[in-house]
Amino acid sequence: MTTPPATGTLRSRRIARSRQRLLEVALPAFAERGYDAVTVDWLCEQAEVSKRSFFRYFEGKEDLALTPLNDVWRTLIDDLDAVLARSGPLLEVVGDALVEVVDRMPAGWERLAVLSARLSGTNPAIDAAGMVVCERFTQRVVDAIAARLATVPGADVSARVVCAVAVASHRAAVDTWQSAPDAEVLATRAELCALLRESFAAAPAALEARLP
Amino acid sequence: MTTPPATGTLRSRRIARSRQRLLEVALPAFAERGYDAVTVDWLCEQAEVSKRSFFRYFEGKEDLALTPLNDVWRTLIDDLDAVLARSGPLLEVVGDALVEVVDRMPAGWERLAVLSARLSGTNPAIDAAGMVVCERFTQRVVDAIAARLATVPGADVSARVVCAVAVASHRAAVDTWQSAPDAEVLATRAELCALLRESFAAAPAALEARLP
DNA sequence: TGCCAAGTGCCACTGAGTGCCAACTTGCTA
DNA sequence: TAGCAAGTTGGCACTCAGTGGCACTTGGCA
Repeated sequence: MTTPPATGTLRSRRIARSRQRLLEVALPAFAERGYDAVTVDWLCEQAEVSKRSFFRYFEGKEDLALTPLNDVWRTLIDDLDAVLARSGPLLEVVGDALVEVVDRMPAGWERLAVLSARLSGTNPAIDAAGMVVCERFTQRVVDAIAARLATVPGADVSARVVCAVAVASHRAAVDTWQSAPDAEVLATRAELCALLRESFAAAPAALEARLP
Repeated sequence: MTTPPATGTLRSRRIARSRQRLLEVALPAFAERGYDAVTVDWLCEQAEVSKRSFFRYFEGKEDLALTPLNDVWRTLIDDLDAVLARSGPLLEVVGDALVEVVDRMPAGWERLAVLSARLSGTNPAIDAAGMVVCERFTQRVVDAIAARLATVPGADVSARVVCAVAVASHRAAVDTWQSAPDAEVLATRAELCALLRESFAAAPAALEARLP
């Protein structure tokens, strides 16, 4: 989670606060001093969390760095059953769902998301970790589609292609969003949603691109 | 390189042989005993290469594991100027080029490529490393297209979408290829090329997929 | 033959990530 | 309200990938 929800038990709120503290320390530090120069040990010291707990809260250092963006895909995965119950073009359904998820992200999400996106563009290893989560999303969609459209031949390949385009459109949108001047303080989620709609709408025609 | 070419200086052939020895030891070992259970130190001992040299020959352990598959994309990157000089639908051009590159892989490539593909499907971290190389390919294509079609608005998004579909089609083809029974001894590159042609041809229609 | 730069081996080091276990919370029960 | 059982945490030592530094070797060349 990007901002701790004020719900759940005392314990789970404590965990959420620790996670949040780590994020607030880490992402600006990565931006200022570079990803590699900031060690997990130092982060734990700053956020007053033991290293052992760090690895209970996050899958790893890259996961921490990408938490704001990954949370979008993880939320989408959680909502998948409801999303795939809709009807219409699959790409459009996924695009709409993605916009809705971004819209529902907690307040203050933008600031860290921009830092996260910049980091991802800079460091291939982080980028790769982000793709792992997208791949997990794809896998879920493929499984769900294969189960629901078992009779349609090639349904799983369709799902795979649609997800690839969805992920690419998302990346393009985030990339444009994050590269605006002063995005770290000015970027709004409404802008991102507009960019997402735009790149999803443009995708089908984009596939037809020709070399002269 | 998957098989050492018998060209170049004495020294470069020695390097190629060391790389090849590492691959021949590593991929079967990964398949038999699991990726994590096989350490770089052990591999170096077996292949009689110092650890320092290991990291001179490969970008890392994951790179080693994916060398056969990554070599395809790396070759494609090297050929990019010639490939993008062709005309026609971009997706088709990339698909054809991919098939040609696979066709040109050195003898014996199939055996290790199958092991590599299986590993990639099993271990998300390896999968991610593979996507880094594909992403590098995408970036090159985007740059080249942006330079050549500077006047066309949205040309870079087009390139990105096409590359995403190309990568997804490639993955789908390799996945099917590798999952055939006894693929590690029976799979041929002709089969893979046929599967590649098939999934590239099916991609445009796949994007139109609808939920009922 | 002898020089030189590229390539190599060795060793110590850093930093991510994990296994283990004792100490502590927390929520529940008597 | 005391106490208990289950789950959580922190500290520590450990493994392993990957790197920096430096002396040494070796192929290529004059």
